[in-house]
Amino acid sequence: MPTPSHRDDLTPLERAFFARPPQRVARALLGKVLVRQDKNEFLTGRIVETEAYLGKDDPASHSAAGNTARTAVLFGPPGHAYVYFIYGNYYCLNVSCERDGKAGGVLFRALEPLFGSEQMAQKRKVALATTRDLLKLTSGPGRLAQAFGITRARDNGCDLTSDTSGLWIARDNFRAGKVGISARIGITKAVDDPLRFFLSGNPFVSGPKNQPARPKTR
DNA sequence: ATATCGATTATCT
DNA sequence: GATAATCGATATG
Repeated sequence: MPTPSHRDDLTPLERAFFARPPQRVARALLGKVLVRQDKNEFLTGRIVETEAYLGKDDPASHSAAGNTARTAVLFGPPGHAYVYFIYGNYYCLNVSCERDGKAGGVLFRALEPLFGSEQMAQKRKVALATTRDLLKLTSGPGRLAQAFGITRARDNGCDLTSDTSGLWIARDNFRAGKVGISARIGITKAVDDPLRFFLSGNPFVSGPKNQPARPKTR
């Protein structure tokens, strides 16, 4: 298995990074790196789009339904993976925020592939004929989970601050540029809250274009 | 026990 | 731009 030379730079973020309100974590995660490593694969991607889901008071959040078997990770300690299954087809990856007992999370909406795009394409079952095809790998929450082999059975509850978990979040020398903010995508409650964050102009951000601050005028 | 619906995506027109 | 696909969690009876 090939291993990139920058492997040693991908030290996991500390847990304190996630022990904050989701809005702040979502913003701070832009430009960080998601890493998947196990015996047979090494994949990395730059985080370019996130959404914050607040605690029980956020009607769009899964934690609004309370602490259930499904949402327990959101109420647990920060820095852990909350993976849920959606629309009968896809998984989505979140990281828990706040301190133990208070719900909150950040949804990973899009990555820019850094290493392992061939393996991502295999998992996604798409051909990499042109550079445009790279956009199909990790632009969208369901897509990036598929590209990284993320499932609920495998990854829900795993510690994203430990490189022994096989999935973690790291910092490198990259500096985020201009950050765009908009309403969250695909929800039907609290639709106007500006809780989506993305690197302005980055082509891997999901959506038709980069969503405007106001999704629709009326 | 059954019905509804979703933090999506691919594939049409 | 619109819609089908697909199934687990949740709500309702």
